[in-house]
Amino acid sequence: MASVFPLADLKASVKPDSRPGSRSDSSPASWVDTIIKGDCVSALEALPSHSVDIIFADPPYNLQLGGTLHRPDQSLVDAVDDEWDQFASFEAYDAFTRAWLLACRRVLKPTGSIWVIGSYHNIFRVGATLQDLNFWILNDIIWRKTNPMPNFKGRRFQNAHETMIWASPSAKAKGYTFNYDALKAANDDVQMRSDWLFPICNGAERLKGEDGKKAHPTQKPEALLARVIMASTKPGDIVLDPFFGSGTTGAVAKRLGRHFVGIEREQDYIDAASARIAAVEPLGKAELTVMTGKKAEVRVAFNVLVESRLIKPGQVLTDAKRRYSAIVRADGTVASGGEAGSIHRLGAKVQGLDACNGWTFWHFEDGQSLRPIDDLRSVIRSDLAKAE
Amino acid sequence: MASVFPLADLKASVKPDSRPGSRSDSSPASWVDTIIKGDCVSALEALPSHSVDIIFADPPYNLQLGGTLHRPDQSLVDAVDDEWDQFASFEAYDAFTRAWLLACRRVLKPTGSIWVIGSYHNIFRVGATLQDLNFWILNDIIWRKTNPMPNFKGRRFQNAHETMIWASPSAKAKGYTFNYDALKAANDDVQMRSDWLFPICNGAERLKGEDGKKAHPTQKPEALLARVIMASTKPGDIVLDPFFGSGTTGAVAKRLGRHFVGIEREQDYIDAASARIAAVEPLGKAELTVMTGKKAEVRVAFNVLVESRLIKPGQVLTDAKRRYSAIVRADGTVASGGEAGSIHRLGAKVQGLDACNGWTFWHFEDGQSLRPIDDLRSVIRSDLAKAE
DNA sequence: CGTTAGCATGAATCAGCGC
DNA sequence: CGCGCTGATTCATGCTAAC
Repeated sequence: MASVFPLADLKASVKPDSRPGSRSDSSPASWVDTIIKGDCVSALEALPSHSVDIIFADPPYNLQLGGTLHRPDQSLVDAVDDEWDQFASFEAYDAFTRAWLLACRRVLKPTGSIWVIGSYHNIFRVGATLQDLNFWILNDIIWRKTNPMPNFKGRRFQNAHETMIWASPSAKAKGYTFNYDALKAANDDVQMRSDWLFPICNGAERLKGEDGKKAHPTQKPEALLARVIMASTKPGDIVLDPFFGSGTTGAVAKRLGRHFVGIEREQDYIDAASARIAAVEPLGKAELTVMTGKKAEVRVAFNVLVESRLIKPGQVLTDAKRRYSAIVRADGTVASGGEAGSIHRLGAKVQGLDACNGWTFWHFEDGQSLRPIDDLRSVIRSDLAKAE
Repeated sequence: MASVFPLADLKASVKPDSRPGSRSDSSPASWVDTIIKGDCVSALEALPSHSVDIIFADPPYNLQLGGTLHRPDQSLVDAVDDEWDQFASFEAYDAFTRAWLLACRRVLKPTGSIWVIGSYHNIFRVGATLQDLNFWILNDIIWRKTNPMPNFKGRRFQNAHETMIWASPSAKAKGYTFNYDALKAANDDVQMRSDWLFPICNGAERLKGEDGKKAHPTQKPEALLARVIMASTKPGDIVLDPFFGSGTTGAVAKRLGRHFVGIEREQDYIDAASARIAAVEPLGKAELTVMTGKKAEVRVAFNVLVESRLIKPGQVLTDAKRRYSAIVRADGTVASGGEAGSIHRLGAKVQGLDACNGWTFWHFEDGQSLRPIDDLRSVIRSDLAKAE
């Protein structure tokens, strides 16, 4: 795990027609669970198309900080106070952003999604570029820091958050993973909001060099990555991080039973990340089972209830308040007045609505009480479960 | 107060060499404390250069809404489908943004600053354009909504915030007002953070038409404007709002002893704003010193414990008498037998009850003893206390 | 008059599949 | 790609009507 994969070897090893490791693939490609050493864009271009499930990117923010300014290639911009050069530097940053995002798009599956984190120095340029490239923004997520650095000069508000953008590769790409039900259940049964509260990475979690100094300047907290990965991937998915740094993405992905691919230029970071990831113990299957809702359940159609005699032809169904009633027919349709149709269509029609979920609208008599016909599907489902 | 100032009159009345009403000017110019009817850019161009102290702008968000959206109860969501929010493309939106920002820059004093509010639909384009025009971003501020609209389809995170950008006219313009000490004193003696918590505008504060419908689709809460104005202006300053709408900026500015200038195209909005502002009673000098901020309620969900590794996936929870047990999963749900769900749902299910407080029901091993998982929230809350 | 149940609503880029 | 069908999906708050 976490072996280092030199870019040259990768180029030699990847077969153009090879399908990469996916959810159902038991033998993942050789570049999976490795750190690729090299430039972000070149490394991305060496990976197969549509091969990763999500991308988490923490690109450089180094924009107009202090008196010096670095270009994406790390060369120094000398005259920051020159108006033209400032404009040029934004252009350079935009070109860099465009290049790596384009390379990411090719590597990302159509059913995938991308996360990018940044601060006000760069996130507006990243967001605009994402839109220009026809990525489709799903949410912007605010990481609220419990313990941000104070503003020392007292000339601004304390900069207490960072922004993440979550996007799918296009407006029409709706196949992205979002574990809504698990997130809601984990959040005390209310849906997860777009503002998240986490401490910054400090203490034992923070990687230190031999000199005791922090190994990486912007190491992200594992809790943040854990929520990102739990929200938008399934176990076995491949998570790509094109700015791998200290390897938080890889460490959390491994712990959570996902595959990772990291891209990183600097050998020191690669060494630190490799050792870190090697020490991670993955969780077992039981712990990684993701809670799903009704959408993921086996489909049981209404006629199955009729055929199995849980509902009998001629039986009367009503709504919860007994304002409307309908008669069940042997073919699995229901009729009321002169109208007939599916439980959904008829439910909509009697209420004068465009749509209706017949499963929760229609009820049947059960002794003294009324129960939704949806309750009967669980009977069928438990029989199906025993049959397996 | 709040008289309507037709654009034609304004053009005639403004003397090019006149110095506008400023902090020390006892006879403000005629366009101060008026609503100018007309197009945003044209009206701005008719105002004198360097004449206003701050600008608060709530431009169209360029929402790109597809069809209709229904709530789970089949009622229709009243979306923002107004003509003024429609743009043909990102390019068109960018050109519009550039035009009004350039016009704003000329009108803004070198010692002034500008606020722009938006959502992920437009804020990245606004931020990038601000930077392109050499505005200097001071902070991005997150308005966290206490009561945002839910996500009805369960396909994204609940969109629970909007973003404001606060910028000075150039990197060298350091003369902007920032009432650091007042903000800190109002915030229990810790510096004001970049994430603010406020309810959306509803109830009595929300302007209604004669038909009882909302007068403006996107009226902002006065509390939000109050913090903006208290943070970045002095009494007597002139606050310009180029997208005046229902006039929240003017109402709050008047109440807080500041002057306002509004620009608005639609007569209905001008009428509503004029009446609103006329009814505002300005505060006395004594009240204009300290404002208190609303604090966040401390809610800690179960997944926060899992993400922060206080509770680990795979760990066994039991009730106080060890009659029931459950296993923690990485997604923040718990499982027991074939059942799984939130700590509350599963607690109820194993006991055969309708409801259960999972926080006090489930316990974890702590050395020799069992402790309720609720105890672990205090660890998180001590971090939280620092954050708010 | 007080309490409660029910309903309305807010800047929303909000479904998935089979034919 | 479009159409049609199945059937899944909401949090906080304030106002009104009912009790």
